[in-house]
Amino acid sequence: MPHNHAHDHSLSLFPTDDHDHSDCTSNLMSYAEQFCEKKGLRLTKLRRDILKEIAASHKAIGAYQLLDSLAANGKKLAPISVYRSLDFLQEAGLIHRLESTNSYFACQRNFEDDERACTNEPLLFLICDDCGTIGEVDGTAIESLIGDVTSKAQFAVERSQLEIRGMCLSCQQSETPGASHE
Amino acid sequence: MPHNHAHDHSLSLFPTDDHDHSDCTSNLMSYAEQFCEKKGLRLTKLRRDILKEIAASHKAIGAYQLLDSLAANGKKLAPISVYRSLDFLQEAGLIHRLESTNSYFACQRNFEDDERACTNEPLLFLICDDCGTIGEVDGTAIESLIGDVTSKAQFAVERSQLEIRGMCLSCQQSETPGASHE
DNA sequence: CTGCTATATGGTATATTGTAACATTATGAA
DNA sequence: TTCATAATGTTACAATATACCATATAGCAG
Repeated sequence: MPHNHAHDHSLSLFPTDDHDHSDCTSNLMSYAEQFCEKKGLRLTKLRRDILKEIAASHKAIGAYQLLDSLAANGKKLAPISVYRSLDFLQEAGLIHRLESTNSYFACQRNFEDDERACTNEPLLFLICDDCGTIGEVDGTAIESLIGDVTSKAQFAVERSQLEIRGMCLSCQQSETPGASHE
Repeated sequence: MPHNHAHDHSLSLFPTDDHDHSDCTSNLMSYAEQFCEKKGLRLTKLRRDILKEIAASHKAIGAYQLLDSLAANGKKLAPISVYRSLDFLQEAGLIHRLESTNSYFACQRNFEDDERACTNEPLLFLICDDCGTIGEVDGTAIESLIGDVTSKAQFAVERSQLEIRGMCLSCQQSETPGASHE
């Protein structure tokens, strides 16, 4: 097997600097095609273009940044068009919205098993304040704890999203050592 | 002891419809005075007025709503003045900002023990989509689980806020019964 | 294919949320 | 008092998001 295993499951915790991102993009795009086909949703050219733009990194991008990127590619759009596609993609579970920064990023769940995507499990994001990279983590462990709390309060949960801000490993390593005790 | 115990700790899970809210307001206001005094922070008239307005309920209020309320009370302000006070109050831990709705509400921690307030524990909010009431819950149980996840990812947490949306007990009860199987 | 209907997109204007930059006023310490 | 710092005022504007109505496109019934 000449194929390099080093990157397998590299996204299960946090996207590493050296992962093969073209895999992420193509996985998501092909999953999006299948998923929309299966669900009778229309992955139109506009929606596909916007999804591809978002999937180009593991950072979150704002709606107006997207507008600019697409304009650079020759697509002159009104904000509302972008927002409508963002709504569609978000409802399909293909992207997420970071509420702390009003920006959008590609879903990172493992799409090899179709059924694992787009469920209502609680969302759990690790957001690096330094480089902007986002890691999407399995939230099922948190789910039961949330259930404890909410059932005591007799609160009927609809949706939960946990945005954890901090610094990723690679940004921690590139901080000037010794700067801490200046 | 002629005092009515029924409301004691009534906010430990979720604010009930019948709790004595004047207690909440006065507790928070007097705590704010003490806390700012102790920390050398200036709880100015503007900041106090804004805090009181926010503390008037357990719902979140937007910055421009606040502007209107204060204008109705004769205070004509620029948005920036409100935002500056909101920043101050938030840094002091006296209010929180709901990131999912860009709005602000009063901190509900138990202020009888000064030291418990304004720590860096993870924030955990239950937000009723129906009536807008918010419950602030102890997040320390979640904290350790978050620690498990983030340490595996070698991610250095700075801040986390969990916004759980759904329906509170009292709104569940006032839903039309039988509507579920229509 | 034609025409119908529902969905998607375009175009224009505007609402909502939040900040920049600089002037003025209030507070607290020397 | 005088100075330095913090707080607020004033004006303008940036960034994010939606309302509203017109047009275009896809899928379907006939």
